[in-house]
Amino acid sequence: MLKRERQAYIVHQVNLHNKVLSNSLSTEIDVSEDTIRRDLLELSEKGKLIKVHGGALSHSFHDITYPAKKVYAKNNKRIIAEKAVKLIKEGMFILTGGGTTIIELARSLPLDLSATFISGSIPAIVEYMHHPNIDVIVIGDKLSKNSKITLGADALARIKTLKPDLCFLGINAIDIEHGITDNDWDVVQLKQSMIASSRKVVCLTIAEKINTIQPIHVTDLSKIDILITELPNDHPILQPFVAAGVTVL
Amino acid sequence: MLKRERQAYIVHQVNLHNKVLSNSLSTEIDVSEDTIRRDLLELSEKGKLIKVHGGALSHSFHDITYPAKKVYAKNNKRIIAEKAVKLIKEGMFILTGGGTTIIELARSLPLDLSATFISGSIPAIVEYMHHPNIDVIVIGDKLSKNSKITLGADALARIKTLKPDLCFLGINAIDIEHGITDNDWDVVQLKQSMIASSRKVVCLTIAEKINTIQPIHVTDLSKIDILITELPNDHPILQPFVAAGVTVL
DNA sequence: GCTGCTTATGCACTTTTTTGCAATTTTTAT
DNA sequence: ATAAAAATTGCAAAAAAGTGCATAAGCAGC
Repeated sequence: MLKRERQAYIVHQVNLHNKVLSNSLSTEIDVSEDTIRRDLLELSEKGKLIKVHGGALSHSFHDITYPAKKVYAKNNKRIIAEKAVKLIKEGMFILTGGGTTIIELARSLPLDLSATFISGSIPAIVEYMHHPNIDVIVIGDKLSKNSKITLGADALARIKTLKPDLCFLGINAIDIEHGITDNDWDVVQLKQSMIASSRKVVCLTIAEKINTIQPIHVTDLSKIDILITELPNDHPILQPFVAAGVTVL
Repeated sequence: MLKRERQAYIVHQVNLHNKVLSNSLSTEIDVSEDTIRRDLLELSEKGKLIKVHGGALSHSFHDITYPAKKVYAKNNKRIIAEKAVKLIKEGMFILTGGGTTIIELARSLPLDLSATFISGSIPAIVEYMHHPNIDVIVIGDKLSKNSKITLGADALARIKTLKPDLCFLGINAIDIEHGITDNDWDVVQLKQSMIASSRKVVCLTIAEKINTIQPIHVTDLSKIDILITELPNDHPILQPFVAAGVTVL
């Protein structure tokens, strides 16, 4: 059995049963436990599973165990959120994606803001729900366990029927040459659809992700109206984006 | 059972019952009490629970900032939930509404159950999301602040396209003469649509609501397959429903 | 074919983790 | 106060992980 084949089998087993044991995999595939361990190490580095003593667990299992995960770069995300909040005016229709930056934005909204928020992100919806004057429109479809947003043809179709004033997008990689890129096919579809529908597109990202590239192209910079990072807008790293016509806050 | 898996189970149990006993966990998982104690120690260091003499308590129990809001007749609802869980078989498509009884049902689902749950209730979706093997389909539409479920034409249209095996409905009033009645026009639309689409309709209610009436008619008893209350099924108050052809659990 | 290179795998060995047990101390309840 | 239950501590055995190395397999270029 080839290495790739073996690793694919392991990932399949993890997704199926949510756990695998090193020693049973070893007898099952008939390789040494060392090899299995090395496979598990590689796969966990790629984020396909969570390696634990004696085997591995699926990612979704890990989420259950530790739902109160600490948010990376939380302070920076709060700075970003506060800049983003200023763009929101009473009565606007606002489309948002998911991700920790968007959640931080949702938490930073003034309690008495009255506006309409549209999203397929369950954590974001839960936050919007707590605001008495915010109307929430839920985008329905199959819920993705990883990203906790609804993904699929239904969601795409619904977004196409909307024309929100503003779209807030948390992004994973942005680059002056390639624009916005990402690593999940379905999420990319959704983001493209959101960008196409919205009057104004606002991208939120921590500076760390600037000038990084992911494998799938989402959109080039021309479709982006505003870019928000935690840095001051005269920071050198941001100047190429200003030159490309993006408003940087 | 892997260590992490065991700890995940303990956290799940704590969140579910608000307390766990070291010795019952020990016999349940079949490891020594020492091991359980060590797990509880680790979990409490991570802030997942509060370790006390003889076991552990859930954090929400002691956390002053987030007092566990008391659900009316919670114990009865748990009894109902546990009867309802028995109806669920692997791989089923299950449509559920909202309400505290349904949430209790969601919390009582076996951790490893694999099935597909369809709902527009945000609190229910959040619960389903925590189960690694449950696929969640979100019904989108405008979110009602009161009931925390999506309501509207879109939701109705989507439900009409489904044919779930089972439908769990928390109900507000049931009466031998008028059947099921309710007090919110939009919710009634939704419930009617859910009933019409499903192969089997299961109604959940605390006994207190039996023989009460609300202003809007949802459906008569003939459409109801199963009625679940916290009472034993030979209780006198339930007999008229048995006579009317409803299976009472 | 062969050679040199990288990659993959298994083995022997050491280290770490996990777990259960016994002895002792602390806490709880009667 | 005294007995029972639970916690702590130290320790040892077993399982798993990590490490270094030798062998084997695959592959480009000659």
